[in-house]
Amino acid sequence: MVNVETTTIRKDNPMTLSPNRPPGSTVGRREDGDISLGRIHQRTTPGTVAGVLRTAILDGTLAPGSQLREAHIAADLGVSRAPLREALSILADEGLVVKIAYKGAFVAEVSAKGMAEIASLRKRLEPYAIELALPRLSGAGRTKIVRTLQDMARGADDGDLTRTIDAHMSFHRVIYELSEHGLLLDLWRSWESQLQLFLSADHQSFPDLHDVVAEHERLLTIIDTGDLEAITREIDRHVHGSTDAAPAATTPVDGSQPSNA
Amino acid sequence: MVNVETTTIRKDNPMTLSPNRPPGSTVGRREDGDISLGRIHQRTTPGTVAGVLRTAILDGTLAPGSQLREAHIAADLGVSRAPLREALSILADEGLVVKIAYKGAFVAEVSAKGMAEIASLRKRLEPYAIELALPRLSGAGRTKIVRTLQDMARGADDGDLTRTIDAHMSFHRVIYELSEHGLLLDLWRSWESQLQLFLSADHQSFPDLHDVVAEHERLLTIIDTGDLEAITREIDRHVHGSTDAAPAATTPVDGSQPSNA
DNA sequence: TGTTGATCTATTGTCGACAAGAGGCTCCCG
DNA sequence: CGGGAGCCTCTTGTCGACAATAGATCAACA
Repeated sequence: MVNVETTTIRKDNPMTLSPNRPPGSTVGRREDGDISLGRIHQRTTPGTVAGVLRTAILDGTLAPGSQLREAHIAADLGVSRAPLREALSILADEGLVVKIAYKGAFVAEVSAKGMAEIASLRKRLEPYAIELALPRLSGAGRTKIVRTLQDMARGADDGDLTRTIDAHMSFHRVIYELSEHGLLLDLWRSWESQLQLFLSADHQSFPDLHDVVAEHERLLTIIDTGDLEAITREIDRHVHGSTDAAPAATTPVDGSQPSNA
Repeated sequence: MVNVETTTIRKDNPMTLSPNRPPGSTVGRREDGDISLGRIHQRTTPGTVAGVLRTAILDGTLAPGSQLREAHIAADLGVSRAPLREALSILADEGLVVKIAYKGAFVAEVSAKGMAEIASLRKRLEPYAIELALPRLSGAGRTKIVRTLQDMARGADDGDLTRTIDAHMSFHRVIYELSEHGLLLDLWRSWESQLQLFLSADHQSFPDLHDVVAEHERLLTIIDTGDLEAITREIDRHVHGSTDAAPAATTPVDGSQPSNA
């Protein structure tokens, strides 16, 4: 069985969880004179732990299906099981981890069925997100999107799969953000990690990363027309291609094809 | 004293709650009358606790906006804070509770905006759910739906608001279940508690509970035609009426889980 | 008198230890 | 040689205690 023992998560992990400082310590309350206008995001231990584990899962350090043993991981990270458990719950919400009562937490295995389900909902919701975002697709909003395209292109140039995928995710995320629809954005967030995991595992289906860039430039062009029907058609095509193109993923179970219209 | 209910939860002590659905795992399924050897429901303490709190929130015992103090509630229920915290997380997932780091957990306050967001997504997804469910709307599936209508009618006859709302929720849930689309059903579940809370608080907008019954009978009739366009139109009307009819309910509690990226 | 600063308390976050469930293994028995 | 009961161990679930934080209270001071 896959053992987490072999993971690279340890206390010597650079910028995470410095053991020198008591966990849960606040960011800056005392001599934090430079109160910038930016939102201060409170650093919680479970959040940090979840971040470390998320990275480990997405980069393949923690293989799909492997059990995440609380005591072991907690010891590795230098925290107790309480915050670790909460971190696992966070990841479970994101679909990266599956918790089974009295059995444990396991790294999720992306299934073709699961991806198809996500795709089927995206086909119906992403056009709506775009529609809501349309009024904000100029100015600052556009800058954000274009930047993700640039990132994507640079990643493709370097043959950097991770960067390309990150930018890919950012492209879509920005659209959901610009929709200013809280629930929609939440939904995207709940899918993003799984999509990322899936795409990473499925990289061979992208012989040329530049195709990804071209695909999204095309999508943006169509979005710019504001033609909702065309947008819906394109999203349909886009989403279909980016997920259904998948060969057998990881999970063997479930051969039933998701009913797609 | 928040005194949820001075019931004690213990394993050696069969708890006195049942009116609510079995909480907890993502595979919640409760059959009635089904003889098939359904999966055994592992009763977890957090799930049980969540059930008690859910009931208390939905029936108004715990007022929106009130803080849920862990020590007090844990003592009241006879459990320690660990399982209680997990229960709060469950409820947070359902949108009934809002957790703020270092501040605590608060009963969610349903906002008109939040309801409108749910409605906007339902308008786009529920027709899809119905479409997927269509092939299963005869036989056992139909029986289930009709049963919820009967329940609704009985509740209306008795002027029993709670029962009517429960049946109302069941009507829609059955449709999502029959769609056999896991993600869709999960989405409905994540909305159901909030909708229920909203409807309960907004009961005055239902001068005659029989209207609710009539509304759903009409919806079922249109579903039976299988005319997707008509169904979409009807859902649009139905959802719109059942949520937007709301006056400004309460103020929203702005809060999102601080999560590390 | 308004403001700043320290103190104090209620509440959440974290910890280490213990209890209980689950699964594997051995050893007995047919 | 096969089957099953009972241990044995690993892992998760739960607990009570302690640490740290946020917010309120109140005093000192310009």
